Amino acid sequence: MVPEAQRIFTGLSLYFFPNSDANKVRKRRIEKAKEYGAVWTKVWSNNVTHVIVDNKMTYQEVTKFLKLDTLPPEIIVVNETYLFDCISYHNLLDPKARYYEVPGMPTSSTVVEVAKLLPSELSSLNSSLPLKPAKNDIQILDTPSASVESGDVHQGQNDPAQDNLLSPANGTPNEPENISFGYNDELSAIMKESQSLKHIPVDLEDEDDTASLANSESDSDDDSKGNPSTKPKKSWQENFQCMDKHDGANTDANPNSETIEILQQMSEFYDRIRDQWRTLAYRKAIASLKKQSQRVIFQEDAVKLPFVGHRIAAKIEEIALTRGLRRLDNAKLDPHDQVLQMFMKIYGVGISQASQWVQQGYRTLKDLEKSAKLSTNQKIGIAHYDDLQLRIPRAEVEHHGAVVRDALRQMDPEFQVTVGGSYRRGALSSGDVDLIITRPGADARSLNISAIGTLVPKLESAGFLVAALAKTSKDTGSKWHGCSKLPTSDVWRRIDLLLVPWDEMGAALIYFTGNDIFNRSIRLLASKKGMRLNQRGLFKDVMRGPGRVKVTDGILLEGRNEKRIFEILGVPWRPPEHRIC
DNA sequence: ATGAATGACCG
DNA sequence: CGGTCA
DNA sequence: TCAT
Repeated sequence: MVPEAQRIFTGLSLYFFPNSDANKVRKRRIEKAKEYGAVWTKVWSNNVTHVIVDNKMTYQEVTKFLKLDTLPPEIIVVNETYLFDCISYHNLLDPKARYYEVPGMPTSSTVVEVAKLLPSELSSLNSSLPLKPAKNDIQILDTPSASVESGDVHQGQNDPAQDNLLSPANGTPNEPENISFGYNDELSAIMKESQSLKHIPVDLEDEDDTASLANSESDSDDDSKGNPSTKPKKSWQENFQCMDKHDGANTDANPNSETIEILQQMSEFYDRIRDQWRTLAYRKAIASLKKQSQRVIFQEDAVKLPFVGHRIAAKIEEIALTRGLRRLDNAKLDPHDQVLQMFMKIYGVGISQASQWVQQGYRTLKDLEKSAKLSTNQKIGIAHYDDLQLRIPRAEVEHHGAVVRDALRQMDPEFQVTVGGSYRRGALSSGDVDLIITRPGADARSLNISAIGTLVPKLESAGFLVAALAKTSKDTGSKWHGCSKLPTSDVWRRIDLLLVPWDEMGAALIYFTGNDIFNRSIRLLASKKGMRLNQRGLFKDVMRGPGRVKVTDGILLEGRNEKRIFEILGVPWRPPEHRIC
């Protein structure tokens, strides 16, 4: 219970609709309201002062249920957002504000400016966390109540009382054994060997939880293969079938998408100011949050998620509670940060260079072109700045791959070209085209000769490759970065040619398929097991001398076969589409 | 208090 | 080698 | 910023 002085709901009698605490989220909401002094009225009566309507419900459903034509005018009807906002502003807000309107409500909507109620403490959010403006505000204004809350439909889902969001549906919370879900004994045994693995891999581990949760219910929106069988010994792919293929496409489906979006921006912000670890921390927290099927609002819930500590948990709560008012932030945004962001999107420009330019007074791309000292690549990056920001539709990625494949096959039909990167993870669009090139039996040198020596010049004269940004110098070098364009289009695309010796194909596929968080996780797992995974293979017995200097490369365990690498690591195979964190 | 992935390219 | 990128 |  909060201190008496803060009990802003004292004297209120709340009637919820639906008026039960069977739903977990609503239950939480009710508890919270009580903490702030409200009384929960379980039976409809004259005493009711407020009706709190679930976001998915309409006014008509309320009246129909209560068998009334309209509710008495003195009774305040608001949606569920109202309570949160009141709590966050330590004030009873104007219930007529449009954010709190219940669909179908007869009254004329009066837009009330809630701005003046913003307590000073909240403005600290703005200064400490520069966020991108506009974009979000629009979304939020449009859909004040759009958060997809799993209502009673999912009731069965997280039944085990009010305990934490992560506890497996079947087990005791905090049970260390959560690793053994649904995997065969061999794998379980390997996983168990090291308790410390419990927290490591963002995905390897948490998804086990998620998977088993989803497994014990039929969790709705899956599109593909098979139906949910609860048989634990079924192939482990079943465990993942409920996973989204998020990749920028359907983030709106997530009940926490608004929060995630903001956290994402914070992560990007820290990235910009070169705080690599905070950036990473945020990304891991986001990955965690993405896996929640329920809206996470309060700190105490958020902190239970892996990789969400008290600082981020507090921010999650703040974001969840104050959304819809963020339009007030618009004005303030460090203009330097804007420029920085623009410069950093130039190919060949990182935070360091961008900061220097800003420092030196450059403010536009034209400024740079006119008087800054630019590397060759930066010139290309600026000249084709707009093109290179564009996402590449999946079909076009495919097309670029096909051009290269055809050219190679003309040289030798044995060549294999795999489109990697986000494309391989199933993304509908990509930032660049990653092509993994190999040939049975080929080593680095022979690939280099044919690709760099023959293929590239050939494609250049064909007008397909239009710029070389980075090519490997050594004759065993394995990559070529540049730009390409289809004959049918004038848009330049970033393309990477990755030359992979036949024996390293498996490791390379993992590496070039990502995503990066997934790669980190799996590599970390490897190192915890005394192995080392890089783009060339999985090794054991890596010796390191003083100062972390590598003495031995270690003994190659596997490089050629992607699945084997997973196997040796004791990680259940997951197809590329499921390597998104 | 401390570590947090790794390798390659560029200049 | 440090900075940057993937 | 998180986890150890």
